Amino acid sequence: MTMTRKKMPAKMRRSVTIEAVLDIAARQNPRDITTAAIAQHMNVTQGALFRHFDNKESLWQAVMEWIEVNLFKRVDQAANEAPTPMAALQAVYMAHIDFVRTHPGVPRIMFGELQRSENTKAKRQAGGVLKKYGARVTTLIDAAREKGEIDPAVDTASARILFIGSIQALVIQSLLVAKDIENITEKAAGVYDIYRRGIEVKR
Amino acid sequence: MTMTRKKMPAKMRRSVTIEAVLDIAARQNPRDITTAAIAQHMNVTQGALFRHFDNKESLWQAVMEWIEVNLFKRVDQAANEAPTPMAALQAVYMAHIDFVRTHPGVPRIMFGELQRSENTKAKRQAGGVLKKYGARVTTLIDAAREKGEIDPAVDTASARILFIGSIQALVIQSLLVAKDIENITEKAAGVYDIYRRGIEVKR
DNA sequence: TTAGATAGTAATTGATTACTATCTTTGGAA
DNA sequence: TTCCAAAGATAGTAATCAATTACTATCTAA
Repeated sequence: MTMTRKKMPAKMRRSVTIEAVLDIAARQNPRDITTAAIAQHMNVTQGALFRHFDNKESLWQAVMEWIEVNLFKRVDQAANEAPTPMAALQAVYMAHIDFVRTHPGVPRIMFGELQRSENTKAKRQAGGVLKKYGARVTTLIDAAREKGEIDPAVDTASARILFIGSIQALVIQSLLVAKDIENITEKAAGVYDIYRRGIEVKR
Repeated sequence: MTMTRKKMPAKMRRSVTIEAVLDIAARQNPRDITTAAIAQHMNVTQGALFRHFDNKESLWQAVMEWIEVNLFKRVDQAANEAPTPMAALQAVYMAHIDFVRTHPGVPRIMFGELQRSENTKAKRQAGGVLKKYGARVTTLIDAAREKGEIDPAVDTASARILFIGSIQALVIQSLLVAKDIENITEKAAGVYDIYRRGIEVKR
Protein backbone atom coordinates (compact mmCIF):
# COMPACT_ATOMS: atom_id res chain seq x y z
CA MET A 1 0.00 0.00 0.00
CA THR A 2 1.50 3.26 -1.10
CA MET A 3 1.58 5.67 1.77
CA THR A 4 0.21 8.96 0.47
CA ARG A 5 1.21 11.31 3.19
CA LYS A 6 -0.94 14.30 3.83
CA LYS A 7 1.99 16.68 3.84
CA MET A 8 4.92 16.30 1.52
CA PRO A 9 8.23 18.05 1.01
CA ALA A 10 7.92 20.51 -1.84
CA LYS A 11 10.25 18.63 -4.15
CA MET A 12 8.28 15.42 -3.82
CA ARG A 13 4.99 17.26 -4.25
CA ARG A 14 6.20 18.77 -7.49
CA SER A 15 7.11 15.42 -8.97
CA VAL A 16 3.86 13.87 -7.76
CA THR A 17 2.02 16.69 -9.50
CA ILE A 18 3.84 16.06 -12.75
CA GLU A 19 3.03 12.36 -12.50
CA ALA A 20 -0.61 13.23 -11.90
CA VAL A 21 -0.70 15.32 -15.06
CA LEU A 22 0.91 12.54 -17.10
CA ASP A 23 -1.55 10.09 -15.62
CA ILE A 24 -4.62 12.14 -16.42
CA ALA A 25 -3.33 13.02 -19.89
CA ALA A 26 -3.41 9.33 -20.75
CA ARG A 27 -7.19 9.43 -20.61
CA GLN A 28 -8.08 13.05 -21.19
CA ASN A 29 -7.30 15.80 -23.64
CA PRO A 30 -4.30 17.52 -22.00
CA ARG A 31 -5.64 20.98 -22.67
CA ASP A 32 -8.86 20.11 -20.84
CA ILE A 33 -7.12 19.07 -17.65
CA THR A 34 -8.14 21.53 -14.97
CA THR A 35 -6.14 22.38 -11.91
CA ALA A 36 -9.08 21.05 -9.90
CA ALA A 37 -8.82 17.67 -11.64
CA ILE A 38 -5.09 17.47 -11.01
CA ALA A 39 -5.55 18.33 -7.34
CA GLN A 40 -8.32 15.79 -6.92
CA HIS A 41 -6.20 13.08 -8.53
CA MET A 42 -3.53 13.59 -5.87
CA ASN A 43 -5.85 14.11 -2.91
CA VAL A 44 -5.10 17.76 -2.39
CA THR A 45 -7.23 20.86 -2.72
CA GLN A 46 -6.98 22.92 -5.86
CA GLY A 47 -5.39 25.92 -4.19
CA ALA A 48 -2.55 23.77 -2.84
CA LEU A 49 -1.09 23.38 -6.33
CA PHE A 50 -0.18 27.04 -6.37
CA ARG A 51 2.11 26.52 -3.40
CA HIS A 52 4.40 24.65 -5.77
CA PHE A 53 3.84 26.22 -9.16
CA ASP A 54 3.55 29.92 -9.93
CA ASN A 55 0.76 29.23 -12.37
CA LYS A 56 -0.59 26.53 -14.63
CA GLU A 57 1.76 27.41 -17.45
CA SER A 58 4.80 26.79 -15.25
CA LEU A 59 3.35 23.41 -14.35
CA TRP A 60 3.18 22.57 -18.04
CA GLN A 61 6.77 23.69 -18.41
CA ALA A 62 7.77 21.28 -15.66
CA VAL A 63 5.89 18.50 -17.42
CA MET A 64 7.67 19.26 -20.68
CA GLU A 65 11.01 19.16 -18.89
CA TRP A 66 10.14 15.78 -17.43
CA ILE A 67 9.29 14.50 -20.89
CA GLU A 68 12.49 15.81 -22.41
CA VAL A 69 14.72 14.33 -19.72
CA ASN A 70 13.04 10.94 -19.55
CA LEU A 71 12.51 10.46 -23.28
CA PHE A 72 16.14 11.15 -24.14
CA LYS A 73 17.34 9.06 -21.22
CA ARG A 74 15.64 6.05 -22.78
CA VAL A 75 16.35 6.89 -26.37
CA ASP A 76 20.03 7.75 -25.95
CA GLN A 77 20.67 4.63 -23.93
CA ALA A 78 19.06 2.51 -26.63
CA ALA A 79 21.16 4.18 -29.32
CA ASN A 80 24.42 3.76 -27.40
CA GLU A 81 23.90 0.08 -26.78
CA ALA A 82 23.32 -0.76 -30.44
CA PRO A 83 26.21 -2.16 -32.50
CA THR A 84 25.51 -0.36 -35.78
CA PRO A 85 23.78 2.89 -36.79
CA MET A 86 21.01 0.93 -38.46
CA ALA A 87 20.51 -1.15 -35.34
CA ALA A 88 20.58 2.05 -33.28
CA LEU A 89 17.83 3.52 -35.39
CA GLN A 90 15.62 0.54 -34.73
CA ALA A 91 16.54 0.52 -31.05
CA VAL A 92 15.58 4.19 -30.76
CA TYR A 93 12.30 3.43 -32.46
CA MET A 94 11.45 0.58 -30.13
CA ALA A 95 12.60 2.52 -27.06
CA HIS A 96 10.38 5.40 -28.07
CA ILE A 97 7.42 3.10 -28.64
CA ASP A 98 7.98 1.55 -25.24
CA PHE A 99 8.18 4.98 -23.67
CA VAL A 100 4.88 5.90 -25.27
CA ARG A 101 3.32 2.63 -24.14
CA THR A 102 4.26 3.23 -20.52
CA HIS A 103 3.38 6.92 -20.75
CA PRO A 104 0.43 7.21 -23.12
CA GLY A 105 -0.19 10.78 -22.10
CA VAL A 106 3.13 11.98 -23.50
CA PRO A 107 2.34 12.07 -27.24
CA ARG A 108 -1.01 13.66 -26.48
CA ILE A 109 0.70 16.38 -24.47
CA MET A 110 3.35 16.94 -27.13
CA PHE A 111 0.86 17.15 -29.92
CA GLY A 112 -1.50 19.27 -27.87
CA GLU A 113 1.24 21.76 -27.15
CA LEU A 114 2.30 21.96 -30.79
CA GLN A 115 -1.30 22.70 -31.75
CA ARG A 116 -1.46 25.76 -29.54
CA SER A 117 -1.53 29.16 -31.15
CA GLU A 118 -0.16 31.10 -28.20
CA ASN A 119 3.62 31.10 -28.28
CA THR A 120 4.11 29.83 -24.74
CA LYS A 121 7.34 28.50 -23.30
CA ALA A 122 5.80 25.04 -23.01
CA LYS A 123 5.00 25.10 -26.71
CA ARG A 124 8.54 26.13 -27.58
CA GLN A 125 9.80 23.36 -25.34
CA ALA A 126 7.68 20.82 -27.22
CA GLY A 127 9.05 22.07 -30.51
CA GLY A 128 12.55 21.94 -29.08
CA VAL A 129 12.17 18.32 -28.01
CA LEU A 130 10.95 17.35 -31.45
CA LYS A 131 13.80 19.16 -33.19
CA LYS A 132 16.36 17.66 -30.85
CA TYR A 133 14.84 14.27 -31.51
CA GLY A 134 14.97 14.87 -35.22
CA ALA A 135 18.64 15.79 -34.95
CA ARG A 136 19.35 12.49 -33.21
CA VAL A 137 17.58 10.61 -35.97
CA THR A 138 19.39 12.55 -38.66
CA THR A 139 22.74 11.73 -37.11
CA LEU A 140 21.93 8.02 -37.11
CA ILE A 141 20.67 8.12 -40.68
CA ASP A 142 23.79 9.88 -41.89
CA ALA A 143 26.00 7.41 -40.04
CA ALA A 144 24.09 4.48 -41.50
CA ARG A 145 24.40 5.98 -44.94
CA GLU A 146 28.16 6.27 -44.62
CA LYS A 147 28.33 2.65 -43.62
CA GLY A 148 26.41 1.77 -46.74
CA GLU A 149 23.40 0.55 -44.79
CA ILE A 150 21.02 3.09 -46.28
CA ASP A 151 20.30 3.55 -49.97
CA PRO A 152 22.02 6.71 -51.24
CA ALA A 153 18.89 7.61 -53.18
CA VAL A 154 16.97 8.12 -49.95
CA ASP A 155 16.54 11.73 -48.88
CA THR A 156 17.67 12.27 -45.29
CA ALA A 157 15.04 14.86 -44.42
CA SER A 158 12.29 12.63 -45.76
CA ALA A 159 13.64 9.68 -43.83
CA ARG A 160 13.69 11.74 -40.65
CA ILE A 161 10.13 12.98 -41.17
CA LEU A 162 8.81 9.50 -41.87
CA PHE A 163 10.62 8.05 -38.86
CA ILE A 164 8.72 10.38 -36.57
CA GLY A 165 5.56 9.78 -38.58
CA SER A 166 5.84 6.06 -38.17
CA ILE A 167 5.71 6.52 -34.42
CA GLN A 168 2.87 8.99 -34.66
CA ALA A 169 1.04 6.47 -36.85
CA LEU A 170 0.87 4.03 -33.98
CA VAL A 171 -0.23 6.73 -31.59
CA ILE A 172 -3.12 7.64 -33.85
CA GLN A 173 -4.05 4.00 -34.14
CA SER A 174 -4.20 3.80 -30.36
CA LEU A 175 -6.42 6.88 -30.24
CA LEU A 176 -8.78 5.14 -32.61
CA VAL A 177 -8.86 1.81 -30.84
CA ALA A 178 -8.39 2.71 -27.21
CA LYS A 179 -6.91 -0.49 -25.86
CA ASP A 180 -4.48 -0.78 -28.74
CA ILE A 181 -1.95 1.06 -26.64
CA GLU A 182 -1.18 -2.24 -24.94
CA ASN A 183 -0.52 -4.02 -28.22
CA ILE A 184 1.44 -1.13 -29.65
CA THR A 185 4.73 -2.99 -29.39
CA GLU A 186 3.62 -5.82 -31.67
CA LYS A 187 2.23 -3.43 -34.26
CA ALA A 188 5.38 -1.35 -34.05
CA ALA A 189 7.52 -4.17 -35.37
CA GLY A 190 5.44 -4.52 -38.53
CA VAL A 191 5.40 -0.80 -39.16
CA TYR A 192 9.12 -0.41 -38.61
CA ASP A 193 9.75 -3.30 -40.94
CA ILE A 194 8.22 -1.36 -43.79
CA TYR A 195 10.15 1.74 -42.84
CA ARG A 196 13.43 -0.17 -42.78
CA ARG A 197 12.70 -1.71 -46.16
CA GLY A 198 12.05 1.82 -47.40
CA ILE A 199 15.42 3.21 -46.47
CA GLU A 200 17.87 0.32 -46.50
CA VAL A 201 20.07 -0.44 -49.43
CA LYS A 202 18.64 -3.05 -51.75
CA ARG A 203 20.27 -6.42 -51.58
CA MET B 1 -15.40 41.53 -54.34
CA THR B 2 -17.36 39.09 -52.28
CA MET B 3 -20.61 40.64 -51.21
CA THR B 4 -21.06 39.82 -47.55
CA ARG B 5 -24.71 40.46 -47.15
CA LYS B 6 -26.02 41.30 -43.75
CA LYS B 7 -28.85 38.83 -44.01
CA MET B 8 -28.25 35.44 -45.50
CA PRO B 9 -30.44 32.47 -46.21
CA ALA B 10 -29.98 29.91 -43.48
CA LYS B 11 -28.36 27.35 -45.74
CA MET B 12 -25.71 29.79 -46.89
CA ARG B 13 -25.10 31.01 -43.36
CA ARG B 14 -24.51 27.48 -42.21
CA SER B 15 -21.89 26.86 -44.86
CA VAL B 16 -20.28 30.23 -44.24
CA THR B 17 -20.03 29.29 -40.57
CA ILE B 18 -18.35 25.99 -41.39
CA GLU B 19 -15.88 27.78 -43.61
CA ALA B 20 -15.16 30.24 -40.84
CA VAL B 21 -14.36 27.39 -38.46
CA LEU B 22 -12.05 25.73 -41.00
CA ASP B 23 -10.41 29.07 -41.60
CA ILE B 24 -9.76 29.81 -37.95
CA ALA B 25 -8.65 26.24 -37.25
CA ALA B 26 -5.78 26.73 -39.68
CA ARG B 27 -4.22 29.17 -37.25
CA GLN B 28 -5.67 28.27 -33.88
CA ASN B 29 -6.15 25.19 -31.76
CA PRO B 30 -9.62 24.00 -32.84
CA ARG B 31 -10.72 23.35 -29.29
CA ASP B 32 -9.93 26.94 -28.33
CA ILE B 33 -12.13 28.47 -30.98
CA THR B 34 -14.90 30.34 -29.22
CA THR B 35 -18.32 31.02 -30.65
CA ALA B 36 -17.48 34.70 -30.27
CA ALA B 37 -14.39 34.30 -32.46
CA ILE B 38 -16.36 32.44 -35.12
CA ALA B 39 -19.06 35.10 -35.13
CA GLN B 40 -16.53 37.92 -35.34
CA HIS B 41 -14.79 36.23 -38.26
CA MET B 42 -18.02 36.30 -40.25
CA ASN B 43 -19.26 39.70 -39.13
CA VAL B 44 -22.16 38.50 -37.08
CA THR B 45 -22.93 38.66 -33.38
CA GLN B 46 -22.20 35.67 -31.22
CA GLY B 47 -25.83 34.87 -30.51
CA ALA B 48 -26.65 34.69 -34.22
CA LEU B 49 -24.79 31.38 -34.49
CA PHE B 50 -27.40 29.71 -32.38
CA ARG B 51 -30.07 30.59 -34.92
CA HIS B 52 -28.41 28.04 -37.18
CA PHE B 53 -26.93 25.48 -34.83
CA ASP B 54 -28.56 24.03 -31.74
CA ASN B 55 -25.30 24.29 -29.88
CA LYS B 56 -21.57 24.33 -30.41
CA GLU B 57 -21.36 20.56 -30.57
CA SER B 58 -23.78 20.42 -33.48
CA LEU B 59 -21.63 22.99 -35.28
CA TRP B 60 -18.66 20.66 -34.89
CA GLN B 61 -20.76 17.84 -36.25
CA ALA B 62 -21.49 19.90 -39.34
CA VAL B 63 -17.79 20.63 -39.74
CA MET B 64 -16.96 16.93 -39.50
CA GLU B 65 -19.58 16.18 -42.15
CA TRP B 66 -18.02 18.76 -44.45
CA ILE B 67 -14.63 17.17 -43.96
CA GLU B 68 -15.90 13.68 -44.66
CA VAL B 69 -17.71 14.66 -47.84
CA ASN B 70 -14.96 16.81 -49.29
CA LEU B 71 -12.04 14.60 -48.36
CA PHE B 72 -13.54 11.50 -49.93
CA LYS B 73 -14.67 13.47 -52.97
CA ARG B 74 -11.02 14.27 -53.69
CA VAL B 75 -9.57 10.99 -52.60
CA ASP B 76 -12.04 8.75 -54.43
CA GLN B 77 -11.67 10.70 -57.62
CA ALA B 78 -7.90 10.37 -57.45
CA ALA B 79 -8.17 6.64 -56.87
CA ASN B 80 -10.60 6.11 -59.74
CA GLU B 81 -8.48 7.96 -62.27
CA ALA B 82 -5.35 5.91 -61.56
CA PRO B 83 -4.47 3.03 -63.90
CA THR B 84 -3.18 0.57 -61.29
CA PRO B 85 -3.77 -0.04 -57.56
CA MET B 86 -0.22 1.04 -56.79
CA ALA B 87 -0.70 4.24 -58.80
CA ALA B 88 -4.04 4.74 -57.06
CA LEU B 89 -2.36 4.51 -53.68
CA GLN B 90 0.07 7.24 -54.60
CA ALA B 91 -2.69 9.33 -56.14
CA VAL B 92 -4.73 9.07 -52.95
CA TYR B 93 -1.69 10.10 -50.97
CA MET B 94 -1.02 13.15 -53.08
CA ALA B 95 -4.69 14.10 -53.19
CA HIS B 96 -4.84 13.91 -49.44
CA ILE B 97 -1.73 16.03 -49.07
CA ASP B 98 -3.18 18.58 -51.43
CA PHE B 99 -6.42 18.60 -49.47
CA VAL B 100 -4.48 19.24 -46.29
CA ARG B 101 -2.46 21.98 -47.97
CA THR B 102 -5.57 23.85 -49.07
CA HIS B 103 -7.33 23.17 -45.77
CA PRO B 104 -4.66 23.21 -43.06
CA GLY B 105 -7.28 23.31 -40.33
CA VAL B 106 -8.60 19.87 -41.21
CA PRO B 107 -5.92 17.63 -39.69
CA ARG B 108 -5.87 19.80 -36.60
CA ILE B 109 -9.62 19.41 -36.23
CA MET B 110 -9.46 15.66 -36.85
CA PHE B 111 -6.82 14.98 -34.25
CA GLY B 112 -8.27 17.50 -31.87
CA GLU B 113 -11.50 15.54 -31.96
CA LEU B 114 -9.78 12.19 -31.58
CA GLN B 115 -7.98 13.50 -28.51
CA ARG B 116 -11.23 14.31 -26.74
CA SER B 117 -12.27 12.18 -23.82
CA GLU B 118 -15.98 12.89 -24.01
CA ASN B 119 -17.63 10.47 -26.39
CA THR B 120 -19.32 13.11 -28.52
CA LYS B 121 -20.88 12.54 -31.92
CA ALA B 122 -18.22 14.73 -33.52
CA LYS B 123 -15.53 12.52 -32.03
CA ARG B 124 -17.22 9.37 -33.30
CA GLN B 125 -17.49 11.03 -36.71
CA ALA B 126 -13.76 11.74 -36.73
CA GLY B 127 -13.04 8.13 -35.86
CA GLY B 128 -15.46 7.02 -38.55
CA VAL B 129 -13.72 9.08 -41.21
CA LEU B 130 -10.36 7.64 -40.26
CA LYS B 131 -11.67 4.07 -40.31
CA LYS B 132 -13.39 4.60 -43.64
CA TYR B 133 -10.18 6.06 -44.98
CA GLY B 134 -8.24 3.10 -43.66
CA ALA B 135 -10.64 0.74 -45.41
CA ARG B 136 -10.03 2.52 -48.71
CA VAL B 137 -6.28 2.16 -48.24
CA THR B 138 -6.60 -1.48 -47.28
CA THR B 139 -8.59 -2.21 -50.43
CA LEU B 140 -5.92 -0.63 -52.60
CA ILE B 141 -3.12 -2.44 -50.80
CA ASP B 142 -4.86 -5.79 -51.20
CA ALA B 143 -5.49 -5.10 -54.87
CA ALA B 144 -1.88 -4.12 -55.41
CA ARG B 145 -0.76 -7.25 -53.62
CA GLU B 146 -2.85 -9.45 -55.92
CA LYS B 147 -1.31 -7.77 -58.92
CA GLY B 148 2.11 -8.57 -57.52
CA GLU B 149 2.98 -4.93 -57.00
CA ILE B 150 3.43 -5.28 -53.25
CA ASP B 151 5.82 -7.62 -51.50
CA PRO B 152 3.88 -10.55 -49.98
CA ALA B 153 5.96 -10.27 -46.83
CA VAL B 154 4.46 -6.87 -46.06
CA ASP B 155 1.72 -6.88 -43.44
CA THR B 156 -1.41 -5.13 -44.70
CA ALA B 157 -2.40 -3.62 -41.36
CA SER B 158 1.09 -2.22 -40.86
CA ALA B 159 1.09 -0.80 -44.37
CA ARG B 160 -2.25 0.87 -43.71
CA ILE B 161 -1.09 2.34 -40.41
CA LEU B 162 2.13 3.69 -41.90
CA PHE B 163 0.29 5.16 -44.89
CA ILE B 164 -1.77 7.34 -42.57
CA GLY B 165 1.29 8.02 -40.45
CA SER B 166 3.26 9.24 -43.41
CA ILE B 167 0.63 11.89 -43.99
CA GLN B 168 0.55 12.78 -40.33
CA ALA B 169 4.32 13.06 -40.40
CA LEU B 170 4.09 15.96 -42.82
CA VAL B 171 1.37 17.61 -40.78
CA ILE B 172 3.55 17.51 -37.67
CA GLN B 173 6.44 18.91 -39.67
CA SER B 174 4.22 21.82 -40.71
CA LEU B 175 3.22 22.43 -37.10
CA LEU B 176 6.89 22.66 -36.25
CA VAL B 177 7.87 24.95 -39.09
CA ALA B 178 4.78 27.03 -39.64
CA LYS B 179 5.19 28.01 -43.26
CA ASP B 180 6.13 24.49 -44.27
CA ILE B 181 2.50 23.90 -45.10
CA GLU B 182 3.13 25.61 -48.42
CA ASN B 183 6.03 23.33 -49.29
CA ILE B 184 4.26 20.25 -48.08
CA THR B 185 3.77 18.90 -51.60
CA GLU B 186 7.49 18.76 -52.36
CA LYS B 187 8.27 17.08 -49.05
CA ALA B 188 5.42 14.66 -49.61
CA ALA B 189 7.05 13.19 -52.68
CA GLY B 190 10.23 12.31 -50.81
CA VAL B 191 8.36 10.77 -47.91
CA TYR B 192 6.08 8.75 -50.14
CA ASP B 193 9.08 7.50 -52.05
CA ILE B 194 10.39 5.83 -48.93
CA TYR B 195 6.98 4.41 -48.15
CA ARG B 196 6.64 2.97 -51.64
CA ARG B 197 10.10 1.41 -51.44
CA GLY B 198 8.99 -0.11 -48.16
CA ILE B 199 6.00 -1.95 -49.52
CA GLU B 200 6.71 -2.65 -53.18
CA VAL B 201 8.05 -5.93 -54.40
CA LYS B 202 11.81 -5.95 -54.79
CA ARG B 203 13.03 -5.89 -58.33
C1' DT C 1 -49.52 46.31 -49.60
C1' DT C 2 -48.94 43.90 -45.76
C1' DA C 3 -48.52 39.98 -42.56
C1' DG C 4 -45.87 36.26 -41.34
C1' DA C 5 -41.45 34.19 -41.51
C1' DT C 6 -36.65 34.51 -41.22
C1' DA C 7 -32.17 36.32 -39.74
C1' DG C 8 -29.66 39.20 -36.72
C1' DT C 9 -28.77 42.27 -32.39
C1' DA C 10 -27.75 43.46 -27.71
C1' DA C 11 -27.72 42.28 -23.21
C1' DT C 12 -27.71 38.89 -19.76
C1' DT C 13 -27.19 34.41 -17.28
C1' DG C 14 -25.23 30.44 -15.05
C1' DA C 15 -21.35 27.62 -15.11
C1' DT C 16 -16.55 27.01 -15.17
C1' DT C 17 -11.83 28.24 -14.61
C1' DA C 18 -7.26 29.91 -13.05
C1' DC C 19 -5.71 32.18 -9.42
C1' DT C 20 -5.46 34.41 -4.51
C1' DA C 21 -5.98 35.90 0.40
C1' DT C 22 -6.31 34.21 4.79
C1' DC C 23 -6.64 30.80 8.20
C1' DT C 24 -5.11 26.01 10.06
C1' DT C 25 -2.28 21.98 10.66
C1' DT C 26 1.82 19.33 10.62
C1' DG C 27 6.34 17.56 11.27
C1' DG C 28 10.97 18.09 12.25
C1' DA C 29 14.86 20.79 14.40
C1' DA C 30 16.42 22.84 18.66
C1' DT D 1 8.50 18.95 24.58
C1' DT D 2 8.19 23.24 22.15
C1' DC D 3 8.03 26.15 18.32
C1' DC D 4 7.69 27.78 13.72
C1' DA D 5 8.09 27.59 8.86
C1' DA D 6 6.31 25.01 5.31
C1' DA D 7 2.29 22.68 3.38
C1' DG D 8 -2.49 22.41 2.98
C1' DA D 9 -7.51 23.92 3.67
C1' DT D 10 -11.09 27.18 3.01
C1' DA D 11 -13.40 30.48 0.77
C1' DG D 12 -13.35 33.47 -2.01
C1' DT D 13 -12.57 36.79 -7.00
C1' DA D 14 -12.39 38.14 -11.77
C1' DA D 15 -12.59 36.64 -16.27
C1' DT D 16 -14.36 33.86 -19.85
C1' DC D 17 -17.58 31.12 -22.27
C1' DA D 18 -21.76 28.88 -24.28
C1' DA D 19 -26.31 29.62 -24.33
C1' DT D 20 -30.74 32.29 -23.84
C1' DT D 21 -33.96 35.99 -24.19
C1' DA D 22 -36.52 39.95 -25.74
C1' DC D 23 -36.49 42.69 -29.40
C1' DT D 24 -35.63 44.52 -34.38
C1' DA D 25 -34.68 44.55 -39.30
C1' DT D 26 -35.42 42.49 -43.65
C1' DC D 27 -37.26 39.41 -46.99
C1' DT D 28 -41.11 37.06 -49.35
C1' DA D 29 -45.53 35.51 -50.77
C1' DA D 30 -50.41 36.15 -50.98
